[in-house]
Order: sequence, then structure tokens, then C-alpha cells
Amino acid sequence: MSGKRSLIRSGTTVDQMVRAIGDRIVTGFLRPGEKLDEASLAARFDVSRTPVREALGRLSAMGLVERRPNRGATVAVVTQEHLASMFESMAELEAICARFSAERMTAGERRALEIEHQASARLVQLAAEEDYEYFNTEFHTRLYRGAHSKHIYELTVMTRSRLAPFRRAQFMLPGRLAKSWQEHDVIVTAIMRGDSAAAGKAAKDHVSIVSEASAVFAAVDPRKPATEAIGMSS
Amino acid sequence: MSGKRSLIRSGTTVDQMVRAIGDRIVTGFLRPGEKLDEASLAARFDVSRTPVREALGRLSAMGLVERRPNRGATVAVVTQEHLASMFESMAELEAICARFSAERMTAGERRALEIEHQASARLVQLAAEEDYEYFNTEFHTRLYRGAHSKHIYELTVMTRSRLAPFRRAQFMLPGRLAKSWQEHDVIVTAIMRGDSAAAGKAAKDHVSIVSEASAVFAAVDPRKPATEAIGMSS
DNA sequence: CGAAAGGCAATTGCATACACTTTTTGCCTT
DNA sequence: AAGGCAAAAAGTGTATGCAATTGCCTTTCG
Repeated sequence: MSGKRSLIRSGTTVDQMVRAIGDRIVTGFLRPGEKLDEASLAARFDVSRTPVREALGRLSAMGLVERRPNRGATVAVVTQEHLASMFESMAELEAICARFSAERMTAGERRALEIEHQASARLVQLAAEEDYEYFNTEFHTRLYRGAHSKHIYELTVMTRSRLAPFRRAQFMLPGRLAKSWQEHDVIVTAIMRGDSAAAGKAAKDHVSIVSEASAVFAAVDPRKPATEAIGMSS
Repeated sequence: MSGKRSLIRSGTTVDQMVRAIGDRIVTGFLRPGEKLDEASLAARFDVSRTPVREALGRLSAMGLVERRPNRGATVAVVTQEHLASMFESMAELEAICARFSAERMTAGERRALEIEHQASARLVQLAAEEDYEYFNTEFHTRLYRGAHSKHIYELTVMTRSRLAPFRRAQFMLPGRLAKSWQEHDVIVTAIMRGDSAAAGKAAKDHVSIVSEASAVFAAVDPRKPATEAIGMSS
């Protein structure tokens, strides 16, 4: 417990813990309501309780875990109402980002957005869900940045990360890929011609649809068989 | 350092620290950019470094302090751009709350909103800035709650608390009180007749005006003479 | 037989000690 | 005299130990 932990990649130990535990929550490996025992986690990751506590604190701030004084931490339980509330917020936030992007994006940002978007069309034809997911995230991040408002960006990214556990399976639905791309296309077109109202509406509708698509999977709670051993990976 | 700390009011030690340090930042007692030394804080509040670290972590999550690995914590420095971004976000968020409130408030909530609002008219005539400030906060909180969306509520309250240091002096401007009440009146009227678009616009404009009023005071950074001794109070 | 009270085990909260990183300071070299 | 390097000092990150709170189990009394 005192020797150097082997080949630690980046950041402080706490960062590792946050990623490690956060991943397991986001991927449903740790189930909502599950108790997160400090000592156990410390033993699992071969660190002391101190960084574990700090990691739990951060995860709590992120809304991934709930903490009650003297009663330990548990994986956050998200009610159906709260989930709906988050998706709703997400739709509004994305709408704001799209509106602002339509008004404020630089010529360079607009070009980059369009190029990336067109490039991703190929992935739709190949039905490359994994890769498309990556481009999808990129696409939305461009919108958030394009708003040129640091605080909006923060709120949006935060909300997105909270929703992550419930968005995993959205592209599994048949035909969702092509539909997603077309919705993106509407947004891009509106942004390119600087039509903020249209961009906002398109973005809002887009998220609303994702929300409905995800609702299916939210009904069944996001858990998995989960037998794999725990260790620090990403 | 080991004896019971006298008559601690509520919550854990960390909560006390968060309130204590947070207050001093929000009130400008601790200045932006000022270094927050763990050992010094621990000594000042007569606790060990452990709760101080946790408190700084939470304050960092709130955006009140900035933390860089191995380099300690400082009171968050808010640039003019970031401040503008926060006010802008606030305007958008309040607009959302007002829109939702117009659509979703129960009859009881609407009644309470109107009654409170009418009652506060008296404070305007008395030019009771302090009391009006209290009602003002109440009023806006009602809007946030009326949206019936937990997540929007959280985002809005969070943003408001971050803006707190820069809003203190807004009612010092002559005539601001009456103007504020009239703007509230427009919002209330719109909500009462369920006109979400009008409510949203009115709320947005209201915040925008507050933003401009506050900008004057943001130029001079929010510091005070600050000679009072430090200790845990609220 | 049930309920309440008290004690015991488990777990969290805080304190202290140690290790590692960053920064400062003073000396040496150019 | 100025710049750079090295060692020490300061400060953060982590580990460990102790105190305090919580929840459960047992025991006892109605």
C-alpha cells in the first residue's frame, strides 16, 4: 500500500478514481442505489480512503452519486421525473447553443462544422454506430463551443454528462442513425444561413427525439450482468 | 486542536467551512485571485487540513474557487467576458423558468406569486432596499420552482449563486427599485394569463437590465475594506 | 410475545504524519 | 552584475489512526 502504483497515466490519483468510478456508474456497471463503501473502494483501487473520499465528493458534485452525512455514498438514483427534467433542460440548452451559434460562430467554425457534418454522412451509410457516436459527440460539442459563452458551455456539458448513462443505447434503434444525421442537417443549414430561431427549434426537436428514443431504455434501468473485475482502466 | 469546537450549529464541519469561506468570497471579503492556503485556513478555523481540503473541493465545484493540481486554490477570478456570459445564461435560464411557470404553475402557486408580488409594492414606496432584496430573491425563487423542473431549478440556482457577488449593489441605483417592481409586474401578468412567450421575454429583459445595472459595479472589483476578524458565523 | 432500550460492530468524519511537487532563495559561474 | 542551477523551504497529495455517529442485534421488561 506504500509502493508506487504502476504506470499511472495522467492527473492525480483522485482524477483516476473519478474517471474509474464515474465510468462504472455511467456504463451501468455500478447500479443506481448501490452503496459505495469507502474502504472497499480504497482496497479495490489500492489507494487509501482519502482520495476515495475526495473522488466521491466530486462525483457527488457531478450528480452521479448521492451522499448523506455519516451515512456514506450511493450511486445516484434518478427518478423518471428527474430524468425527464434533465432531457427537457438539455433540449432548452441545446436550443440556446444552436441559436447563439447561428449568430456568433466565426467563418472558420461554420466551415469546420459543415465539413465534419458532411464527412459523417459516410458513417451513416456504413452503419458505423460506434464511429457515428463519436462524431455525434463532436458535432454537439461544436455547437456548445460555437455559442461563445463559457457558462452556457459549462451548463450544457455538465447536463450532458449527467445524461450519459441514459443515452448509451440511442443509436441501437433501427434507422436512428440516418434520422439523426438528417436532424443535424437541418441544424447545420439553419446555422449556415444565420437563422437563429430555426437553428434553436431544430436543435430542441433533435434532443426531444433523442429523449424519446432513450426513454425506452430508461424504463429498464441501466444495469448489466457485471462480473468483470474492477481496476483502473481509462 | 482536539477539544470540541464550541456550539456548532448545523451540519458537518465541512458544511461550516463551505459556508464560512463561501460567504467571505461572495461578500468580497476574500478577493478574486487571492491565494487560499490550506494550512492558514485550517489554523484560522481551528480544524485540520482535511475538512479544509474538502470544503475547497466543494467551493471549486461551485465555481467560487479555482484549483490547480499541486498549486493550491485561489479565489476564482471572473473575467469580464465570463461575467457577461453568466448574466447572459441567467437571462436565458430565467426566461425558461418564466415560460414553464406560465404553463405549469398550479393555481396555488400563481396565487402565492401574485400575493407576494403585490405585497412587495409597499416596500418600493418605503424605499426599503434591504427588505425588497429579500422579496426579490423570493420572487425569483418562486419562478424557478414554478417551472416544475428539478434540473432547470438546479442550474438556475447554481448560476444565481455564482452571480451573487456581482449583484449586491444593484438596488443602490436610484429608481431601480420601482423599475424592478414594474418589470416583475409584467412577468406576473404574463404568467397569470398563461402567456409563456410573453413571460419568457419579460423575464429575459428583466435580467438583462439587472445585468447592465450590475456591470457598473463589476468594473470596480467587488472588494471591501475588510477589517473584521475571521470566525465561523453563519 | 412484542416493544423498547442498551450495547456492539461497522462505517464515516476528522486529525495527524509522511511523501512528493513546486517555488523560492542563495550561491556559483560566466 | 546577471543568469542559471541547486538545495531548502513551503505547500499540496496521500496514508493511517483515532473519535464519533449510525444501524443492528441482543436483552429485558411490560
